[in-house]
Amino acid sequence: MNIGLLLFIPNRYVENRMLAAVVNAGFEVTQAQARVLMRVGPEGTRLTELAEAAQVTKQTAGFLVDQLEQAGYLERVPDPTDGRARLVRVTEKAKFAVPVANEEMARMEAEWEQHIGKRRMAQLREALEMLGEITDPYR
Amino acid sequence: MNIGLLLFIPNRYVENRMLAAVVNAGFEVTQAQARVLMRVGPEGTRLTELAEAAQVTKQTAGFLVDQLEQAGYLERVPDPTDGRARLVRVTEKAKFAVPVANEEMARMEAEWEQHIGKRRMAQLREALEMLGEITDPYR
DNA sequence: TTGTTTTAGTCAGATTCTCTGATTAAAGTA
DNA sequence: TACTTTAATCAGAGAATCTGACTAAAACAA
Repeated sequence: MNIGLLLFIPNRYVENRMLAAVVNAGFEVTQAQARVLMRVGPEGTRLTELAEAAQVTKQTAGFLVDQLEQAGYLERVPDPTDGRARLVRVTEKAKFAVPVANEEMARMEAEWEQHIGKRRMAQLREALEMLGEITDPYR
Repeated sequence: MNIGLLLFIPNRYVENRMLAAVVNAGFEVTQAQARVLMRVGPEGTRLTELAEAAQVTKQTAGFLVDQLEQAGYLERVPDPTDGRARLVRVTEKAKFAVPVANEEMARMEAEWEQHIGKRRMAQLREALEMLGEITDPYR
């Protein structure tokens, strides 16, 4: 089985479960919105950065941020260091979603560790982190 | 860094490079089409199976197969074992795309092995295969 | 300083992808 | 045979994404 597919399966699984957890906690977001939302940093992030991190065009990122802003999960504030830019920030309302997502992720990791063992889990993480060095276009 | 993101990054990288390789070889397919196309087995595959493997609804799979059929990359033939079903098969035209994709994947694997080492690569594969047991909804 | 180029973001419009719900026909089952 | 499930499609809608053109601020070069 090719490694692309091997990566795809658990990745899809994680996305599904994290989204389900967040939605279940009462946050009405879609998968695409969630992908943007989870990349907003604690101090706010520029739209362009969000677009790059989520691998979509600025227009798409803007479209999703618009929706999240309307839903009250994000807000745009001027970037004090650059008159052209604006910082996208998570609102109080959405802050509660972050721990929900993190807890679900932690739960999955625990389940995985249970299944494959602590050692393999550490190896997996190490290998993936190193792969990130050559496969992450934005670092 | 959470393991979801760690899985996401190389997965996206693989998808991008495989698609680029195939497109570069003259096959005009989109990412979504490619995801379906790569899951068609050598003896043909039912639409329902394709949908499950690619994690989309039957309608979506059908829509993409329609396009691939129109482009001459896939064909539908009756399933001799089930009057309701039809087998989706890769045409001669598209058969040439398969090795292109496989070679690119092999190239990536070699690059990765180069970067993280043979041992870690084997560990990565082992861990992912085991994770598939609990994260693949269709097995 | 002025003119040029780059960067951040938006607007407009179109295309692509994906879904829900309903339907048809064949297969399996009681 | 009658009922239920399964494979696939039709119809329609919604979500996500793109390309191209544009504005304004910043960075840079002469």
